[in-house]
Amino acid sequence: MPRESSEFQDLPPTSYALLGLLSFGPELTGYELKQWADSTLGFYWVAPAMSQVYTELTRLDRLGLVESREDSRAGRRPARRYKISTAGLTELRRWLTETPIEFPVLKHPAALRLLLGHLVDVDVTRQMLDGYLRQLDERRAALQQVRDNLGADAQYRFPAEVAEWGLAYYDFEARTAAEIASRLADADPPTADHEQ
Amino acid sequence: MPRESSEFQDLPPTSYALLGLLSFGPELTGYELKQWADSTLGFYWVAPAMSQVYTELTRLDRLGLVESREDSRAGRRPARRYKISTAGLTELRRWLTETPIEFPVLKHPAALRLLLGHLVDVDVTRQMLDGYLRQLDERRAALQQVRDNLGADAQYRFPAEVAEWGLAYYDFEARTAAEIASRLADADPPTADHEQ
DNA sequence: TGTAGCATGTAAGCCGTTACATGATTGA
DNA sequence: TCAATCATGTAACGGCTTACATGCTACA
Repeated sequence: MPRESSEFQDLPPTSYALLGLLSFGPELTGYELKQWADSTLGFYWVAPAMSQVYTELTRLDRLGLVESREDSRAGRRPARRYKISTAGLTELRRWLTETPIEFPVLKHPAALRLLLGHLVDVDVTRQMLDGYLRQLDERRAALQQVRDNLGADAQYRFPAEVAEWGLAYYDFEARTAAEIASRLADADPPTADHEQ
Repeated sequence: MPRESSEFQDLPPTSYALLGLLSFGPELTGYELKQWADSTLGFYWVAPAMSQVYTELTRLDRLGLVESREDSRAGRRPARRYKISTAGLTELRRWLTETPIEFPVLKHPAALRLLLGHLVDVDVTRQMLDGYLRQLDERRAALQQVRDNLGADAQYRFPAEVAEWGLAYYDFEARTAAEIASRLADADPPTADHEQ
């Protein structure tokens, strides 16, 4: 069992994701980190449950990748604040430079349901796509908000880059889903059973 | 605890995905189902582990959503073959028509790593994107293969539709990642530390 | 005064993976 | 004959979720 150049080697990607958010600077509480994660990570990674954020922070703390302190300044309610440590930064950089990149994993319910279109009336599939389009709209608006907040500040250049990638992706999805929906309308098959 | 119009209500989506594959007709062994899942589902859902395929099949069988029989015809090695049952078809249709569609979940390592570009030399990020582009190429070729095999047969209209959606998506990703990579080259920041 | 939001956790449990184990058949 | 592939599982475990539990603070 060979050890390679780090003792952390195999934290789950979500740990690196959260650690990565902390690398942007400010000390955060678990609660704040969760907000951040929802509005950023959530779009192209995963929005971890509140409880998991705390679990991760505890682990990162135990490993020395973050530092924490009790923040009980007057006029603020007491909370534990976490900050990335030097070891944490080093480990993040190691991860970024040394570990091979994985291919994205997509769980796409709309695609799965479209695949099974032969089982239901074409209207069911069309409505499903319409529902997806509405959700895309909402998400796009939320992401646009995020992107706007990032502004043109060089500090947030990369997050902005990612946000725009996401916006373009949502646009692509909307275009494609709409096209498919209209193709469904065209080639409406005969009314009889058409399963199997 | 109100029961709604089915006793199956909440199977995990992966169960429906596998059940859905079985809805295309032929009796399959667990092994064959896994092949199918890898080459189809894998692109926009998830490629379940072999062991999970068997676990799912056992569960679906217990619930009566599939039927199985020992296939020991001469000249073939013995295997258990699974076939969707009437109850299974009904439940699939119920799921498709009644349950609300979820928004896709994306785990996109390339986006996550791009987000953290401030931590490493720009070349690390550029190489990461190049690696992603190469993987996209491979995947695209494999998916193209799948799509070609589906042909123009009306029976596989929906799978073909999904496959083309996937191809278009890969093209979009390749275009976008390449653009970002070239933008990175342009705005190469000064050589000094630029973290935090 | 009460509710919404801030803040932090624990417990149980499911989903899904990796590792392990086994054996038959095909074809080079 | 030997390796690859077909074929089927079990065991252990990690990741992550939901449900549960608790309490403080701002503000309407």
